[in-house]
Parts: sequence; structure tokens; C-alpha cells
Amino acid sequence: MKPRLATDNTINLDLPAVCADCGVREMTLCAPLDGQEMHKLCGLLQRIEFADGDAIIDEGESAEHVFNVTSGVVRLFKLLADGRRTVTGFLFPGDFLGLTNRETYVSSAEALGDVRLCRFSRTKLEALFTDIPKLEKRLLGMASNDLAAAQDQMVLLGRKSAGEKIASFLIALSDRQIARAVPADPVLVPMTRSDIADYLGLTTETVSRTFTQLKVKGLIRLEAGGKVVLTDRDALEDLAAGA
Amino acid sequence: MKPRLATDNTINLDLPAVCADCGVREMTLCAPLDGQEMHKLCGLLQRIEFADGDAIIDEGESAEHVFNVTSGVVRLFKLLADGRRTVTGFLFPGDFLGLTNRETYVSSAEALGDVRLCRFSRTKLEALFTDIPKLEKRLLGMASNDLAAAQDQMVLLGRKSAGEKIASFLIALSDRQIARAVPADPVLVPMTRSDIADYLGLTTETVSRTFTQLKVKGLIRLEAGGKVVLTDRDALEDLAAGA
DNA sequence: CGGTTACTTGATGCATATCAAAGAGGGTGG
DNA sequence: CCACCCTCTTTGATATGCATCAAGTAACCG
Repeated sequence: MKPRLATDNTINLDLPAVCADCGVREMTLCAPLDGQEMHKLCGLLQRIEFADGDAIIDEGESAEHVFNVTSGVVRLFKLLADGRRTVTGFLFPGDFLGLTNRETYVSSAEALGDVRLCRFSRTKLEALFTDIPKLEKRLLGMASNDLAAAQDQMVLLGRKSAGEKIASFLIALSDRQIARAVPADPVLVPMTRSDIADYLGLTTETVSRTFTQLKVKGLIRLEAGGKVVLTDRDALEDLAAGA
Repeated sequence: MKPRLATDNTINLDLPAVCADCGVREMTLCAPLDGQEMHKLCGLLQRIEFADGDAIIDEGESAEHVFNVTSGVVRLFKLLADGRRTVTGFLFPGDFLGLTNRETYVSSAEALGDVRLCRFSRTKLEALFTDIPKLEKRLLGMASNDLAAAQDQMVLLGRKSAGEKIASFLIALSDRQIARAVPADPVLVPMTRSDIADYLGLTTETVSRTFTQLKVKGLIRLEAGGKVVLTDRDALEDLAAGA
């Protein structure tokens, strides 16, 4: 329990290999932890993988784990009684999954392509909070960020036109690439038109049409493999802001 | 009032009067605190009041305080560049205001009628976290609840019809009355049609029309003073769930 | 009691949904 | 390696739910 005097380096050698060379450590739950704390946290994690379309968690299911995305993309969604779907978010490497104050998960999560996560038992992680208050602080910080993002999404869903929605979506994806040290442009769009539609409160047809309109106006260029080049980022940002 | 242990009672006598007879203590930040911890927290709170329409915080302004609503109703909102407004939420007694992981507030807040709050310096409150970890845990729990509510709102905004939106809104207001130990029915609607419209992604006209439609269908009855009687709660709940 | 603001109702228009079908990839088995 | 199939995407034609424009009515307040 006492801090060790050994260097971080020495301690890291003791870490499970998966943590030692984790590419997203600086942007996730682990960011504020020192070597010894990392070691404690790594001691209780499990690595799991999912293939395209696999269910990671189901809304309403008992919330026994929380997760960190280490690679790939995750789609979060909720369903209405008659099957209408709302995608509540997309998670990228470094993002956190499974936070809830209830007994059950509040939304479902599916793998969008191959996904790797590290998984923690919720009770074990919470037990660590006493020992490492920084962890809980970090979680609160991440939750606050999610809350801010959720409010932006409410503005988008409630008051933006289709063009403004798509522009906002592309700018947001680009900004998240920057945060993950991926070039801002081109924007990688791994999700289907239908996923985008359910995320923006539109239909696939309208998403498709709106992409072509932005292309015709010269704001974007569509490339193979779901890549979108932002040929006029300033104009897109103005559109996204509702100017 | 709940029965209290003698020891608690003694300590409570030392509390500022505003905390000693606070009606929302059990549902807010203070809920998990014992007498002594309450005392510490009360030591750094200020009581402030606002009249109808007053700005409580402004989006983008430096986030130096956090608040607890003790009486009245608060409207949270965000604006687009051209003035379009989205109401991101309504706060009732017991609700928390001002949480952010950034330097600034993420949305604006206005009083909807007379409002009383207790205000804490953000830095002082955060300093208390070390001493009272329960406080931070409580804040994380409240943030998680807010996040779940935000996702429900995304489903509403993205995929529900006007009728489903109004039904969901009324059921949610009723449920929050129950949580505050106010009878489930009639639902008190202190906000204007325009507030409701900006909350549900509609126009005032559509809100008004939809209320009359629900009335004609026999699901609600509109009474003076913004009271709505839920004459067929089951039907409203089915409608809200998208059945 | 008069002025003001909020609410309701009606007529019309439009952005986006819906219905329909034709391309475009992308993976698989022959 | 090609042909086929399946799914995703794009484009077109039409429909519709809600917005917009426009009065009138009720509620509120000084």
C-alpha cells in the first residue's frame, strides 16, 4: 500500500503486456494513474474481443461490467417498442462504456467491425475508488464530458436541418480523430448510412441525399472505403453552428 | 419530516437554519451525508434567489459555482448562432446545476418563476471531496442519472412523433412529481408552450394542437393554472413508449 | 379595465419521410 | 478468377407531419 520507490519503468515491466503497450492509456480511465496504480487496475481487467455486429451489452441487462474501448468502433443505441432505433453515440478507442447508476445498462452496444475492449467488474472497480480516488474523479470528468456531448446532440436533434446535422456529424468525427492523434482529414466513416440516420434523427435516404448535396456544393468529397475529405472545413463549421 | 437520532439532532442544531429545515436534502447532493459532514458542507454554501426570467448562469461563462435547486423551477438551454433555442432540461427542487469538466458552463440557466438555490464554490466543493468521498460518489451517481435521461431525450427528439413527445413529457413530469413526493396527478406545467416546444423539438403551435388532440382523445384534461389531469395514464404511457 | 403576453385555431407550404427501383461494392463459392 | 448474391447506397416520385403564416381568443397583471 505504501508508494514504492522503484521507477515507473520498473513497475511497467510488471504490467500485463496488454497494458504495457496500450495505445489509448493517455485518453481513457487510466490517464491520471501512476505506475503502481496502473498495476492495481490492470490486475483486475480482462481483454475481450468482438466481431462485426456482435452484441457487447444489452439495454436492461444486469450491469456487471464496465468497459474501455481499446480498438475498433462501438455503436450505442436504444429501441422504441415498435422497433424504431436511436443511435445514442459511437465509441472510439479510449472511450468508456457501461456507466450507470442503476442495476442495469441504459442502452445497448454493438461492435461496428472488430472491436477490442478491456473489461472490469463494476464492483471491483468501485472497490478501487477508496484506494485510488483519482479513478473516481476521472470517471466523473468523463461523465461530465459525455453530458456536454449529449446536450450538443439534443440541439442537433431538436433544431438542426438535415444539412446542418450532417455537417455537425462530420466536424465532430474529425475533431475526435484529432483527439486520438489521427489526422483531421480525411474523415473516416466506418458506420452505415442507416447508423448515421438513426444517430441524426433522419432516414438513410435523406442522409445519402444530403451527402451528395454537400458534395455538389463543394464542401466535401466522397472517397472509397467510407472516407470523406472536408474540402471546405470553414463552410462546414459555419453550417454546423447554424450560422 | 423523518425521525432523527438524538446525536444527529444535536448536530443539526448547529446547522445554518437554511440547511436544518431544507426540504430537499434527501434527494440532492446532501442525501448520503451524516450530521457532521452536512455541517462541513453547509459551512460553504450561500443561498441565492432569482425572479422569473433571471439568468442564473450563461453558457460559456467561467464555471465558478455549482448549485442545488431548493425551490422553484429552472430552465436549461442552448442557442444556435442564429438564435434557435433548445431547452436541454428543466430542473426541480433537489436537482443539481452547473456540473462541467471544463472552465466554462456548457448551457445557460434561467429562473422559471421564483427560484431559490444554494450555491457552492466549485473549488471549495472539490476540496471537500478528499475529506468526504461520499460527496464525489454522489455527484457521479447524479451525473450518471442525468446521462440516462439525456439518452431518453435523444430517443424522443430523434424518433418520436409530436403526440408521443407530449405524452412522454407529461409522464416524465408526473414521475418527477412522484420522486418529489408530489401527487402524480394532476401534472403541474409551469413552463410556457414555447419552452415545451424548444424542449421537444417542436413549435408552440404544434405543442398547442397536440395538447388539444390528446384532450379530444380523452387522454388528458386541461385545467386552469397550467394543470393537466392524466385521465388515461395507461394510454399515455403506451403512446410515450411508441407502442 | 385596458394593454400585453400567452394560447389556440385555421390555411397553406415545405423539408423530410415514404415508396420504389436502379447502381455499386464486397464477399463467397464454384 | 469470375459470376453471383446480398447488402448498402444512391436517385427518383410522391406523400405527409409539422412548420410557417395569420388571426382570433383567453389569461394575466399593473
